[in-house]
Amino acid sequence: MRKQRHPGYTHCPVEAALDLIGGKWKSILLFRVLEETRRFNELRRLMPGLTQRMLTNQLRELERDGLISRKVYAEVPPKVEYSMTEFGKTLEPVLLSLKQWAEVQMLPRMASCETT
Amino acid sequence: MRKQRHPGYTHCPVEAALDLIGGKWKSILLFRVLEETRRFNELRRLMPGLTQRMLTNQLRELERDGLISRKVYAEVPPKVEYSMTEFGKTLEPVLLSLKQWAEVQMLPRMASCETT
DNA sequence: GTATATAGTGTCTTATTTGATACTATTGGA
DNA sequence: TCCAATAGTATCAAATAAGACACTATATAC
Repeated sequence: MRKQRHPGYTHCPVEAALDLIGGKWKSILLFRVLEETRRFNELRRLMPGLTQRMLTNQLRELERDGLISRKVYAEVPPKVEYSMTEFGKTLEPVLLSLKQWAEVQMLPRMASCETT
Repeated sequence: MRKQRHPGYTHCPVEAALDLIGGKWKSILLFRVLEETRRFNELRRLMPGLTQRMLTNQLRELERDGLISRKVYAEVPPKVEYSMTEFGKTLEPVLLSLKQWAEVQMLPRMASCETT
């Protein structure tokens, strides 16, 4: 989530967790990267409504927090791949649990949407 | 979470879920209410750092979204109890999964904190 | 008479997040 | 020669979230 609540101060682990994976886009990004290694523009296409700048920001924060890793290929045109770190992968059960709840409880209340 | 992304527009169920339980305090509030029925000032004491006004706001939103219910007792001094609705209770596995991850992964990175 | 507890509300200000838009470098292809 | 694709930056503006602080009513307790 946004800025840390009490910088340098001890707080509840759940709050700490939300500092990492909260925010409007992070968990959705994490889903996409968890599914498979993704490239920058691939993520952009998967998430219209997310601007380039926000995508960059969020990826940087996830990287900074050790959840995903960024691999740059020295090619032209540029190629950058994002994948889950070992630490990031530990989030899988949490993300799946959220996804499952969303599909059971929210989907029926909505129209249609490709989650895959 | 904050404002809905695409009002009146269909989006991913996970995004829809985050519209309900995202935000800086909501999931933590939900934990507390899930544990047991809580009174307003009880929640305030459990969450220093959360102002009275924010607490009111968040509770109102959770109530509006059908996750918790609010019961007012006609007493003086006032007494208001917050509890999970049936719908809210379906979130339990998600919340527990998050909590467990937080305790395993985040706690060791922090000092100490009573989560109970 | 005064203080205390409860569950708020109102107003104002600040911080943070989000978004729009334009711009960069480089190489391959038509 | 000009366009396209990639993975970004930079700058500015707007929307949202969060927080500070003061203030309310009422009954009971001291």
